[in-house]
Amino acid sequence: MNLEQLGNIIRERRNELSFSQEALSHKSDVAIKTIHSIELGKANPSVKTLERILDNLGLQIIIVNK
Amino acid sequence: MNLEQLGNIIRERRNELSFSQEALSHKSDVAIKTIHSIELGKANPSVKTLERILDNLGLQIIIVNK
DNA sequence: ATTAATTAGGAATTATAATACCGAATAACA
DNA sequence: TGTTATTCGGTATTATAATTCCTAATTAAT
Repeated sequence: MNLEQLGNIIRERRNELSFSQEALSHKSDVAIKTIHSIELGKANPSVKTLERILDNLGLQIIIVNK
Repeated sequence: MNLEQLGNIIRERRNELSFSQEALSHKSDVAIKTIHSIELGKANPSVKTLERILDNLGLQIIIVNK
């Protein structure tokens, strides 16, 4: 799970739900610039920020064995 | 998956593997202060920092549906 | 009970995530 | 072709993660 994959997952789900980055920004209370940087794999978000975004996409983080 | 739960998962696995916080700190190249704050649920790590720690515990993050 | 190892936590500093503001590029549509 | 919505990306600022240094508290072992 690298940052690029993470960004792709977020973008794909966002598109499935037909949210704009701005809509997701409002819902999750995260700046649109932050969201688009994460989607491009250029940001390294904190767990809190990531979870605020994932929550609004019906996704969550879990920790599993490798 | 809140920060407290995350800390508990890390601490439990670290103890299973009989690593000290300092040993995990060296392996993952993350300051011991950061590790112990995370274990206590008092830190909000970045994805990169979290993954460096999880890697050395044989754990990984995955994103799933809620 | 003493010593050693480990963990906790405060304060100060450094590195970087997150935001805000701006305009440009791209995509979608009339 | 224009018009609008959406996404991209630079720069500067603010918020906060991460580190370092230090000491105290706790735990483990002898």
